[in-house]
Amino acid sequence: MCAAAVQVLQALSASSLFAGLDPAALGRLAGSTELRDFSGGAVICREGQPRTGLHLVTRGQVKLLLQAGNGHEKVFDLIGPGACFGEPSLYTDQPHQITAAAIVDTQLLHVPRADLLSTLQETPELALRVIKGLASRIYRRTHDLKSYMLMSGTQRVICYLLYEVPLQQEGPAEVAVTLPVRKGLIAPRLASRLNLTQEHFSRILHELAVAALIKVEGQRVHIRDLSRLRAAAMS
Amino acid sequence: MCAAAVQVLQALSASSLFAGLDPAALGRLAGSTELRDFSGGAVICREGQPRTGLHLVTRGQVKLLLQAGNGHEKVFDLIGPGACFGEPSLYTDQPHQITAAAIVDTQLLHVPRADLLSTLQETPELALRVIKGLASRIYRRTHDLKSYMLMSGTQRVICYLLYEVPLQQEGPAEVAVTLPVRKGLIAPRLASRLNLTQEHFSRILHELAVAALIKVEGQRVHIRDLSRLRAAAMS
DNA sequence: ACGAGTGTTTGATCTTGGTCAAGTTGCCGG
DNA sequence: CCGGCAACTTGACCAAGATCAAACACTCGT
Repeated sequence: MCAAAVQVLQALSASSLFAGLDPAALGRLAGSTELRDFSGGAVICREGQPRTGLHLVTRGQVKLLLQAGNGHEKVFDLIGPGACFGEPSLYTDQPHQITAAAIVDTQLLHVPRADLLSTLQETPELALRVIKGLASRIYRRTHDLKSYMLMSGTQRVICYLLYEVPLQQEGPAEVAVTLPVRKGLIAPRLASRLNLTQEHFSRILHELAVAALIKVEGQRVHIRDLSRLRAAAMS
Repeated sequence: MCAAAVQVLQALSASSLFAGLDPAALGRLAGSTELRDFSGGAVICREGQPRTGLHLVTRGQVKLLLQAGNGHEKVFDLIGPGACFGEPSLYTDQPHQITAAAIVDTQLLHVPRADLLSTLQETPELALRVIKGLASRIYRRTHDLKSYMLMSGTQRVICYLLYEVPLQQEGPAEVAVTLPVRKGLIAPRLASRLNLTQEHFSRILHELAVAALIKVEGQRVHIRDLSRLRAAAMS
């Protein structure tokens, strides 16, 4: 077995979708799976193109984006190592619904559709995992839908900050939250994920700081009053 | 076999999810499935409640809604006969994410979760259908996400109307579209589904009528210029 | 036919958030 | 130390859509 095949098999076994699956089935899949590399910024697949197979990220980060007729586009999800994307179009007869692009240098596994579907029929365990994966994807989408349909920008930012805080924390205690990007890169990524412009995002942080709910300090955000912040998330 | 059991079996066979399935499996499912009736306005399940099983609409119409902390709520899907809802929470370990309410007098089938899951493992054909169902659900949600994130209200209304038109229709031919709700109930439901207020929805229809793209006539909407309407959907 | 009640339209006004443009800060290489 | 670039902030303005309120239209029961 050549080095690439070993690498593919290892990568498949490391993913939550395929880990621990029947070795025979896994071996068959690995045979037709190929590794693909994309440099930062490269487009992996585009809306409307026919689907060819499953994409699984092994290294790097991928952004999923939706495009409007007038050229506008929005990032609506970020995919990291171990996760896959674009599966829905594998199981329906429709073409890709989304455009995917590598943010940084990225390595993917590509499992051809036909092989995946046949393995699916022979391996009930895999079918169950696919079902779970799709179901939790729907959870995510529905949650996003909720935040866009009935939360204000300020509420989305607060929810994002609260998401970083241990749930059992209580009272007006101070908590420090470190944003997952360097200060110099916060706005573009985060704002887009929260469906806000950088300017609006900046204003929201300022408002919250003025209301003494948080304090911004470089790439750290200190939550100054957890309970009041929680209260502000509703309203 | 009593009348109710026959009715259940017929209803299961009439749904796209279970139609034509192995009769033995279907019979077993039918044994634990029960019919449930809800009068118009009744709440069927509520966000946060534990999930008990699959709901399949046999008669009537159900709205799915998301609720905010402040009491605001939005309809984000309408479910008619033959379709089911709330499955995602069956396959993950999370409670219901959504609230469902009957719009009119409605009859549902309720298939207990445990029976469904065991049938799923024994019946690969059913697993495949579930996968397809979930995948097309993700398509829907992603499409909704897209329309809220980067389309204007007018564009959403146009897309909705176009969705009702056979795809192969071409040119500036006139087409009549019947809105899918009983007379006198159009605005509240549809507007909410499109994330618009009734007032705004009404204004948009008026605008489109003034532009001679459509003509409104009671619960019917006549599309007067299909190609120009398609063009207006982008911009 | 009449009136009550609900659904729909219209108008005036307000809030949210986007856009554009002009600063400011901070970081880095010479 | 200093210029320059990129990220960030701030302000003025604008557009989309929400809200409130009032007028209008359609059913339906009696």
